[in-house]
Amino acid sequence: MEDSQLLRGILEGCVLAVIARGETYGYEILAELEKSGFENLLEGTLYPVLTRLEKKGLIACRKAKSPFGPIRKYYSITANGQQYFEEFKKSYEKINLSAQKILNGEEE
Amino acid sequence: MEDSQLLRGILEGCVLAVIARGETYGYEILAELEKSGFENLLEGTLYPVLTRLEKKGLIACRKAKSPFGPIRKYYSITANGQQYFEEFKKSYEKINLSAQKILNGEEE
DNA sequence: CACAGCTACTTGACAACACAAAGTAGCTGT
DNA sequence: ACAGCTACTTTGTGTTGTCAAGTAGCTGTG
Repeated sequence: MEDSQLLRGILEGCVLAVIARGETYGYEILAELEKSGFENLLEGTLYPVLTRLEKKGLIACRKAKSPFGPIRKYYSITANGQQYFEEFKKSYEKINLSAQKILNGEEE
Repeated sequence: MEDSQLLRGILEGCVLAVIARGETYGYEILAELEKSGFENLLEGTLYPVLTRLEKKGLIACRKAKSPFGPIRKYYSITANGQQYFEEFKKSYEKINLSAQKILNGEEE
């Protein structure tokens, strides 16, 4: 990405959001994110995020064959993940509000 | 901050935004940011940002005495800084749009 | 059957940057 | 002189995105 630093912290929540919509796997998540505007997202960026989310118990993994290539790892969100996701959204909205306020130069 | 990673990349732009409103110094920027909702922001976080911005030529520095304590370093935005700030706002808006879209589960 | 091209996940070195904690130093008031 | 405020500095640490390269299964073409 061009704005690698802006992505920080947002990415994890966004990946969780995609998985929350239904069981999916890495390559598909990548395509989903790109479709939503996250351009030039690399595989080397996404996969570690998935590993991290799984380690934290926010998503669960299941392996299954692909009709087109090697084995896929399907991820689904856990109850903990769902809860974490809701909290993440709140945090993001809050910080976004602050940022918006400052960037648009609102004085009180 | 509780959401240190979310702050990444945003902080630099926000600091620049505060300085863009008029010449100011570190301690005051800190207070300004807290007033806008960036809670628990530490000095050890802000000052390196200022050094970085100065090194990039986005802000200029001038030292002046304080009536209350040690010397202050007053910062003002440069032409380059102004331009960078406008670009930053665009980047932020773009990524924010993508994030918002995904977090709120909009399908196409 | 060799080989290109796609799908799909992995790994390791690297750099940016927020945090925590502690330090230095000037000024005011008791 | 000493506490408490203002104001900037420094150093070590951990998280996380980037880049680059690698492994491997499947399909279609010659």
